[in-house]
Amino acid sequence: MSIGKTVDGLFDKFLSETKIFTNRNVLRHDYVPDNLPHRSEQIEKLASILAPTLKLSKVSNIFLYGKTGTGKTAVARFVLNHLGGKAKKVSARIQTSYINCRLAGTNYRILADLCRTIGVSIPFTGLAVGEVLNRFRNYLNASKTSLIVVLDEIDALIKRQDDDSILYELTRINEGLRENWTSLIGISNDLHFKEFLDPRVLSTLSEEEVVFKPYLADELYDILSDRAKAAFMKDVLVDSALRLCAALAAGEHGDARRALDLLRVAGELAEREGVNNVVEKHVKQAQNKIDRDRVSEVLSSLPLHSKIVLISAYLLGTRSPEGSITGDLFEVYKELSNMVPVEPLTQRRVSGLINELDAMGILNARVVSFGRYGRTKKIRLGVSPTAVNEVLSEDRLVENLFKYTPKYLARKSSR
DNA sequence: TGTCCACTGGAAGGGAGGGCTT
DNA sequence: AAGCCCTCCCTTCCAGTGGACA
Repeated sequence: MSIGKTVDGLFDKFLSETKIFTNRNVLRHDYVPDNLPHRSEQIEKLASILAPTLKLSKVSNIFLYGKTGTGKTAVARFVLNHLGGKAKKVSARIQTSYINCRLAGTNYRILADLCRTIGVSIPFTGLAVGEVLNRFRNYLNASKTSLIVVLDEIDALIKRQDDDSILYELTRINEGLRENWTSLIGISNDLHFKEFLDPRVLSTLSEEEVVFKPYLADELYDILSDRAKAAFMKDVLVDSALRLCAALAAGEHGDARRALDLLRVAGELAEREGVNNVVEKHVKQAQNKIDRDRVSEVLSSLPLHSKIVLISAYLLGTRSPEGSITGDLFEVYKELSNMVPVEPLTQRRVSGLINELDAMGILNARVVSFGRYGRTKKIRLGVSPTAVNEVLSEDRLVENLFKYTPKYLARKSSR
């Protein structure tokens, strides 16, 4: 009985303590508010480009670019939501799809996701890309629906080693359609990505361009106060805390996403502390917490072999803070793999994993030449060793590796 | 100036896991 | 069920490389 009572009361504390938020979802970055301050120019431009769709005319492909957290995705979703509503009223056959290319991963998955958003079911593997493309085209032809596709983080498509043929195919898909059409909205935060595009794709994709400049501190303040009104109880949020959020995010290239995260986490910290106000102290704590959480999320979701590579770099780093080289790291990695135990990958593959971890910022790898002593990569941890230890020690498969002293290291130091 | 080291990184191919067609 | 084709992840192979050293 008493257990039942305890369990029953488990969440009461939480429920009784929501003195801070009225609706914390408003502070999530996938939330599209009714009003997007300081983006009316971009909204109007995008809307004016897309407006002819309501009269079933094909519209230009559009390219939106600007740094992270400058409102590209929010503006695109905002305009498409309104367009969708209007299309229903005037009975225009228009569908919209939103795909995040980086999250989707491969060309195949992007196409498969695209098909799923319009209601065509595609297995997660087994089909040729060409076959998926055919089904996509057939559906569009049969349904006579026109489609506006948002390809967010489109640069992820180009940076991978595989080619950009999927973009080429999408830009040409209208050639196979009879009564309807498809328009693309590409979104990128990498201004240089266009240099890597196939010129044929580039000319079709960027028929229209909308640029998103970083928000200034004052603009961030306006955005935050708008959202804060909807998210927090009255008089909970101290104005100086709000200003600090805006100032910190403005320091990081005017990133509204960062500002919203700071505000939300600051609120949550205040809530857990059981106080009735969100003050500057909470914002500063939130800043540290967000950085820590980001690192631990990335580390804990790494594949097993990447974790072992990382622990190898960690162990080598405790001996020589100036960094290790590929050959040493690979020797340690092989020993650790046998401890786990898993079959070690080849040096070529490990070298690739090192590059991947470098791209994620978890390792710092730099190609160096030691003259007649060869050419290799100098590798250091890109995150704090404490974080690596803390996060990966929670993984049962690899936790013991931290206590292990690789024989290779002992041999090396005795030399 | 040529040699040589310890790799790097591109290319090709293998095989596991899967779907489609017959 | 068999044969074929696909993606994804990996291995194998190997030409290429920067720069210290003889």
